[in-house]
Amino acid sequence: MADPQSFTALVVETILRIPKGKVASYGQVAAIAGYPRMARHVSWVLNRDSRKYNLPWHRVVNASGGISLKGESGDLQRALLESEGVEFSPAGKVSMKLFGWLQG
DNA sequence: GCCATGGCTAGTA
DNA sequence: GCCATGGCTAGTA
Repeated sequence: MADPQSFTALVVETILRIPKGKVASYGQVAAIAGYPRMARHVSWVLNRDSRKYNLPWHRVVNASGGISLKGESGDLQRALLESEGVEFSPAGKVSMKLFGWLQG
């Protein structure tokens, strides 16, 4: 990564643009920010800067539409998404087709 | 299920 | 080595 500051700023900006009731994957956020293949690093920006920038951190899920967080944080993420109208399949996944920011 | 990614950060939103 | 991921490739004729 050439510029960590720029990476963080662009990822933060991208996450802030995810509309309420929609989700995006880590990889999509990274790609939109201009850093393809940096999906894993999006998660770090998320947990480090969510409070600072009041990020809608719960709107970022994995590429399969599943919640990657384990335990109570994962339960909270699902609850926050459901409160915005996002629906989960019996397998616990969000349809990226229906709720994905970029498809839809 | 397995392996490539990419930077080095470790909290619980 | 680790990881809140991603893609199904992994070869260099």
